[in-house]
Amino acid sequence: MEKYVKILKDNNMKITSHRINVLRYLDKHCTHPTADQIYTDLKTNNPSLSKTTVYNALDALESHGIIQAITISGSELHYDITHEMHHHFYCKKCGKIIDIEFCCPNINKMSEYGHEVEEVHGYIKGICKKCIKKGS
Amino acid sequence: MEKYVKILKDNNMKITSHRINVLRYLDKHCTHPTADQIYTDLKTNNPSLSKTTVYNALDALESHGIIQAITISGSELHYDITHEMHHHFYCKKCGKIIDIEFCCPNINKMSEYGHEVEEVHGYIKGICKKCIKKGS
DNA sequence: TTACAAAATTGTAATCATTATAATTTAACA
DNA sequence: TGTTAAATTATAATGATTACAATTTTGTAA
Repeated sequence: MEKYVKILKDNNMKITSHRINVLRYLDKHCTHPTADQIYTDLKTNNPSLSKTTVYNALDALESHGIIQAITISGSELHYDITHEMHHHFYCKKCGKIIDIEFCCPNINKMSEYGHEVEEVHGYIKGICKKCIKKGS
Repeated sequence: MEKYVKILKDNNMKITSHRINVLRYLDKHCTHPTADQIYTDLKTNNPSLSKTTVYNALDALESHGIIQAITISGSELHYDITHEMHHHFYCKKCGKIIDIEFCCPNINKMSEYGHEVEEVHGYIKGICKKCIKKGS
């Protein structure tokens, strides 16, 4: 059984080709794409695909915790497969989102507050290495 | 000289009553309001206020680093006066944003990556204490 | 298999936050 | 006090996302 079918099955989700394609896309592309980028790319091989379907698939996958929405840009959502905790750097110049592989030890303090934690996002914003070089 | 006038002056910004009002509003309200909430509240004492002016004032204040846009909700921007680093908890049920007073020691590692860091946002999402109580 | 019910997909229209525009007014400074 | 650049205003436009209703498909049980 394909990896993605198993993930959907394990989450009691109906197996549809669109969901598999969206999931595979996010697994293969570590670019943190937007719904529109996913839609545009998948549509080339599947012209009948509707953008609403991409939104629905993303919502379904997100509500099961399989993927996460990244709100770093402030203007549109980017998506990422959920895996070990990591953070994101957002370049204000080129808009690229770069993975940052560390996590905060103080997150454990959250239990003191009494809130139920479901997601932790670390967003760092600035100018990326490449844009610094270009700019100078 | 009023506190807010001084802040604007120190940043070489033109002094306007709208900017002062927006800045005072953010200083007095620790609720992380949206542009619309600020607009609605300020409009009661100043009926000629335009929503575009609120957006402009927020943009100007943000570009000078006086305030920060919080992208935690994913659907609209919330604003906060810039002060010591702290993080934010977002309740998925009631939508409230709560200040979390700790910060991550690993942020210093960012220099290793070669990117220029301008902002650090820690967003924690889940269900807040109050909503947990209500729900049970 | 075949049929059924629930859920997914589709295309279109609507929504809502934000931005663009152009005319008017105001702040800062000579 | 007059001038100039910038801020304000109202309105229109944009763009991401959601709502909706008709159609199709999935999962399951006869």
